Amino acid sequence: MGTRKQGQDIDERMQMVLRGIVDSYIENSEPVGSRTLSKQLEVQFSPATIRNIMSDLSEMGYLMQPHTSGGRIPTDKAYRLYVDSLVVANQLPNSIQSHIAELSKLGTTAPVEVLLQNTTRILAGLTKFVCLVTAPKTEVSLLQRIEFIKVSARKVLVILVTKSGVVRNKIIDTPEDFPQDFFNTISAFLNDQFQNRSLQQIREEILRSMVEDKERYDQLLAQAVRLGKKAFELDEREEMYMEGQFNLLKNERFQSTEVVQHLMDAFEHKSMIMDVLDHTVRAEGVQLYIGVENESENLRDCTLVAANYRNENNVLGTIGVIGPTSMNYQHIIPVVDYTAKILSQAISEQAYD
Amino acid sequence: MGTRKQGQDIDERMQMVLRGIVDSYIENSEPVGSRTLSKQLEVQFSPATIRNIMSDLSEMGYLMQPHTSGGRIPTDKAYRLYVDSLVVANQLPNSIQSHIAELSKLGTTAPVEVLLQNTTRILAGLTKFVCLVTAPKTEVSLLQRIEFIKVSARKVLVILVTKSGVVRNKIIDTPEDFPQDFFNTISAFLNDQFQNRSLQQIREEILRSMVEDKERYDQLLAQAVRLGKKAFELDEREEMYMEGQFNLLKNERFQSTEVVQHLMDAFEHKSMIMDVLDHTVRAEGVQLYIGVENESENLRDCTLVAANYRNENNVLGTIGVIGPTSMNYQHIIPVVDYTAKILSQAISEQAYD
DNA sequence: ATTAGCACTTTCTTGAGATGAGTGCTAACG
DNA sequence: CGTTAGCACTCATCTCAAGAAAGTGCTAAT
Repeated sequence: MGTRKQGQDIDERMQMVLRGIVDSYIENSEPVGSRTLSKQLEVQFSPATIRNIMSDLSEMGYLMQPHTSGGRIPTDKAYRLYVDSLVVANQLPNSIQSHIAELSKLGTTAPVEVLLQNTTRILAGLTKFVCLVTAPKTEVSLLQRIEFIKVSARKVLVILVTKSGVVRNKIIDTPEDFPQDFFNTISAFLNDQFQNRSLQQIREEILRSMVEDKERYDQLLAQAVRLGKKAFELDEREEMYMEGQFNLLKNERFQSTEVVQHLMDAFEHKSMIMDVLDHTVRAEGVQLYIGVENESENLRDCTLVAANYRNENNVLGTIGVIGPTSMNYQHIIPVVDYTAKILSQAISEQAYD
Repeated sequence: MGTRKQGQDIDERMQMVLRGIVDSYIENSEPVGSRTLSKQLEVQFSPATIRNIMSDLSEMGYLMQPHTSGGRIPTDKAYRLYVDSLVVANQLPNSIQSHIAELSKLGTTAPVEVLLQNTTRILAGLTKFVCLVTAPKTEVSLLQRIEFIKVSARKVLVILVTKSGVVRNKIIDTPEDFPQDFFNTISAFLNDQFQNRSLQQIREEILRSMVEDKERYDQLLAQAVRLGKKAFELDEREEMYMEGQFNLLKNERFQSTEVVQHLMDAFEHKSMIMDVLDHTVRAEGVQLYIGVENESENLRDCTLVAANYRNENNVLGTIGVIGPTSMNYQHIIPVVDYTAKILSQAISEQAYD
């Protein structure tokens, strides 16, 4: 035998073997050899036969051998095939479903921040991996309300509340020592003008109106626009919640200090992780980035399982789990999927309208 | 040699040796033996003499031997003596001073949250240990402003701004579907009534007024008080910033999985850590909790270096660093001390008044 | 009082088998 | 012709013994 018919297609037997290897490796995180596998598979092949198949699979890039003897382990390519066509996700046990559903109870009374924080915690607890949740992008959120609170002679605290329930605040300098009443007038004006517009839109409109109405005589309006510009200015500080970094250490698969080191480095730069998560915003449902599929070098040894959460109108943010490529996909995928759904639901229910 | 005069007092020679041992262990984290030490000490003793002294120190509980041979290491008691009377803190290098002083620049424009977050980051970066910062207790903070923003038929978002610059928000249910105007009246009333009172005080006053004025006829006032009660209700979610958990892993001293495990467990329960930090609120200056001096079991192998930060009137919160008992005290202590000072300064400057 | 010397511990390192699991190849089998 | 048994070979890991390093306690000499 030997020469495979061009290495393209994988017949049923190969699939069985590959699936067996992945299953076994996911369970034990130990390289699996022909003899062991021969015993585990339900349909019996002799170790020799399996060796041949394995040899073919290696050639096709689905398996690799850490040492020339000592069994083989799946490559990222194998995991990709595995999740795409070798297995279907498990039914989520009721106990877990109801655990996640706890979120709904919070939904109605807690601010979004708390909701997201709890999501992170629950997900980290269930998966025993690192869990990430990005806060709704303020960029695309609609303005619910803006409020100015004077804090000293020339400083005023701006509070932005978005429709998605996020409260942002920052301090801006004012050109003069305005009284609080003045700010009340301004905020009334801005609220009236811009409610239900997205922050991005608002910024654009403000810029436009500044250009158009350069010669505006209404002092108050001019002042309002100027303050508004500062208030709505992009602030980089997008938020993210992270939990369970330490699960990784407890995880046997991550004892190799090297990989952990990489991840640690990654976690120190939240922004980097945010970028990765943002990439998933495009698609529906659960997304997988297996090993090398990750754009970030530091995640090359991990799989990122991500899904978006949303309200009726928009994608708001992303939830994600980072674990070893040899994670239990059949379990993790439905967990992430369901959590995203519940979170979407909870956040929609409390939507400010 | 041999029988020490009652084991109470430590003569100068013993101090030298003990200091040498602690210094050496801090630097190399390896048990130090008589021969090595004999070479390192500036005043020369023979290894044998040092052995005798060491033997006495062991008997007095300042040293212990991990193995019957292989050198000795300091006990927590030794570190305590060391920091109390064997060394004085280093002068803080200018480069580090100015690094910390970066905080002041932020101080005037950033909200407190950002300020604290940066403090945590800087301190973690400088010490390479875990760094903790508690947010000002809302309990004792004075009210700057309260604001209600209606978010749905029977829900209203409460925003509390304290004098110390912390913005808190939560959602409360309203008994009826009040219009926003109504809330504006209420918040005007509450602001007028309670500005510059501490949240704790306010709570008490509200309770009192509810008891006294049970038969109050003014509907509006009654409503205001009722909403006020909900708005000012204690919410447990005290905040804390933590950074540098991963520094510990990189740290050679913490390779022993056991200790790390303990710490990880500790870090998972932020509330526990908060409690520990709160204990330091009593005292001025830098506080040390060395090994067993820590109340929490999980910190038994670590030292907590903590200091308060404050504005002119009150202690606001605590900053802390957790590292191995064999940390470089001469360096860490002034770093924490200086950081607390700078933070106090920065937070006072931006104080809302 | 201090120090040199010595016998004794204990850890760490090193290298030599032995073991075990796995592989590739060849030849036999149905 | 696909499948399997057999065999020689390869590594990783374990164990064990020997030896080096570093340290200790004790005794005797200075």
